[in-house]
Amino acid sequence: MTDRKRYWLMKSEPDAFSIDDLRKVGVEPWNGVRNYQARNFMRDGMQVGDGVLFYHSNCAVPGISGIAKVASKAYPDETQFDPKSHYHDPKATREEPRWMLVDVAFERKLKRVIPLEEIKQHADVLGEGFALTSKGSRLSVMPVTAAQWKLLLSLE
DNA sequence: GCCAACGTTGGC
DNA sequence: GCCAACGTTGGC
Repeated sequence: MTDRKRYWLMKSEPDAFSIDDLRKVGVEPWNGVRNYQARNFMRDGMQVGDGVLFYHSNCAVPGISGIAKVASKAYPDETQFDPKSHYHDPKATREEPRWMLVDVAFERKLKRVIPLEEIKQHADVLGEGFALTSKGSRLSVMPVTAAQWKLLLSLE
């Protein structure tokens, strides 16, 4: 039995990898996640076909810029094995990889970026547990409920 | 560029 | 197992 489609939000710095970059390449391995909670969501929670809100962080107007979908099951992040990579992890081995990722496929750009500033105005509806609007949270991969997904996209 | 909040590391 | 030190995230 397969579960229902789930929803996620994934942050990326547009200087490094933006929604336009994803549109160009089509599918991208979501490498470089080095946070256990975020990894666990990718490894244990994601299924092919799940919806992804593509979020631009650390930029002039942080916010949701597009929609993507999960395009693979979780598999080891190659960059952890590469000594030359910024994401190299000397404690990771091929026998026991530490970091997992999924492929993410472009779906569409939003008509406009939905700014974090605007999203915050709905923080009460989104709920206290929502990492994007909870103070101090830096989680870069987080689950989104169907209701949150609907609300966020209604702002487009 | 600043800095608050957070996660991880490592000495003890 | 505690916790200080450190590095990183990411909004502003």
